[in-house]
Amino acid sequence: MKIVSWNVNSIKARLDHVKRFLEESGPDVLMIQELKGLEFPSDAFKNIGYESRAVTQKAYNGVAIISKQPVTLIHDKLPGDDADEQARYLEVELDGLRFINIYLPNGNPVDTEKFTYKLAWMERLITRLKDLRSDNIPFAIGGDFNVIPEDKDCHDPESWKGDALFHIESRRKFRRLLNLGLTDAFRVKDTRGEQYTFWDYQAGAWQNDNGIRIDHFLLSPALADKMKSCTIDRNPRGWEKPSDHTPIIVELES
DNA sequence: ATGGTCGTGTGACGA
Repeated sequence: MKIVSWNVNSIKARLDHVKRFLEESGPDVLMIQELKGLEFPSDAFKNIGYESRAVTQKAYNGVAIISKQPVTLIHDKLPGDDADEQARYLEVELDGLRFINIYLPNGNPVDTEKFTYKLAWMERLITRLKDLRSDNIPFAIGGDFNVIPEDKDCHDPESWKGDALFHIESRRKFRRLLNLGLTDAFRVKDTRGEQYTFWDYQAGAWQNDNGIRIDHFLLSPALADKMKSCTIDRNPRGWEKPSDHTPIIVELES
């Protein structure tokens, strides 16, 4: 079973890219983030054999799960704050397994309520995943975590000092997610540094391979045991008019 | 040191 996460930076602008990826790569499950609009083109995916479920809002955020198998909704918002209207969380059951797709808040600038919102959101996520662990529900969570876990996940750690993606408080909370017994799928399969999932549009970041690793899959123990591989597919970042992110792919047994 | 680039929706904001 092949599962993929990809921040597409607008589904309207990237529909052809997403369809091309589905046709060329044929994943069982594709989790996408940053849909950036109310409309979601379910029919376009239906036409090529994929079911989909989306959580959207106007202009910002938005996540969707596109799947060969039927999808059952569990949660379309992260529990813990009924006042939070941002479209950043989608939890489903699919083929008897639990899949969670997140677009974790960016958090910049750090001296604003944006950063406190990010940290509070991460705390709510820890609570949700702790509950799933307590209930012994196997799950895979993928998405744009907006966290650079370690120095070696960026080109120049010094230049990221003070940024919400690299802030010690963001990294501590990411570490607490791992401490629930979760596996950073890419990190355990590839210990090299400087393996990126995002390159800024600006300042020739892609051409200079000046990126960051912020898109992740975390696996509960039962699914970590079933992992065959985890890779980053750099190709879509090189396509014409690309997203600034590229897909991360996990292959599970059976 | 500064500004550089995209996307949304059509002005300013988010990343």
